[in-house]
Amino acid sequence: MTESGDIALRLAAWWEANARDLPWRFGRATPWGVLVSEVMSQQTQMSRVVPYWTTWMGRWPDARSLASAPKADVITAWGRLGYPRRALRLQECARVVADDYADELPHDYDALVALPGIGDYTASAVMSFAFGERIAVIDTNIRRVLSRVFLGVESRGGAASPVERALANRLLPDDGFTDMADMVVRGSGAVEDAGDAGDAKGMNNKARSGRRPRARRRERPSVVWNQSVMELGAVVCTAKSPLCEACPIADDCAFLKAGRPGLGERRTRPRQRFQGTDRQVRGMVLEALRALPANAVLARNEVAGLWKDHVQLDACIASLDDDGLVEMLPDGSLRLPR
DNA sequence: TTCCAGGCGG
DNA sequence: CCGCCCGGAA
Repeated sequence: MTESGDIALRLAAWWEANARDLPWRFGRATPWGVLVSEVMSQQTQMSRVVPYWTTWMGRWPDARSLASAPKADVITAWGRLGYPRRALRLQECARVVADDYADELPHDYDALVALPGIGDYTASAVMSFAFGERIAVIDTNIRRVLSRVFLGVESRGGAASPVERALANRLLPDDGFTDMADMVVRGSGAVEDAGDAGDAKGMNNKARSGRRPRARRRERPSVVWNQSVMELGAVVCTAKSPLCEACPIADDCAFLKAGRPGLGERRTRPRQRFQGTDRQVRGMVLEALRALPANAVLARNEVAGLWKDHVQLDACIASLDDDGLVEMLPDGSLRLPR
């Protein structure tokens, strides 16, 4: 047992009772579905992702189907999730998986992190959450929680420091000998029954009609650790106003013991402004294109009416074209790419 | 305003 | 390492 053993047990119990009932959790999604959920969740709240993910997976359940979809459909289906380049990268990722890996997501960190749109976090998350492998997952939530609980300070902005990575790796629980996670048969009814764990209810799932299924995959300790620390950071140990009264490990938290020094300081990576930026203009252009009927084009004069500053507007259209998100026709009209 | 299950190009 | 990429919600 590692130094985090006692904390891990309490977090696991908290996780069982409080985990949000997201549709890609608890063995209900394929590895590809888990990857899609992670890409959609990059810099986007999970609550907003859920309806998009459900529709998306119903339409393109595997990499091969997404790979063969028209780009315009992919961009439109991405809707208002934001950062639409993620949609194109996800489709490129799907092409590689379909073509180079026979439509089966590689069970290998190095192969995953080499895929388009997949960085260290997403590759680690897929290895842990989809494949059940023991690997440290490092995202903004886990960095904040581990830094607070074990170091007593706020996590810094920017990339994860070597100290934070070492901490995450050191704390990651051992998995022991169990092979229970391999007993799951995804997509069928032949799943290991986790018994008493099956009736835990989600916190914010009032809107969801489906209950968590009784049949559950029994996760390895490292996977539960990753999931529970991340969930704690998302729901309890939040950046601005952590709910320490509701925290299952408040008694062990160095940050709380120290009087929560620097809480509310801008420790995370400073965010860009939005009003008036190219991101806003690009968003408006794409929104106008998504609203068109299929295969329709946006006439030049309608494009010009989208934004006063035509210098900025033209630059944004050019950058959207560079990104492959729009196509410019010779007459100056715009459309989504095929 | 700030934050959010980041990734990528310069 | 730094700046950019979207949009909604607290």
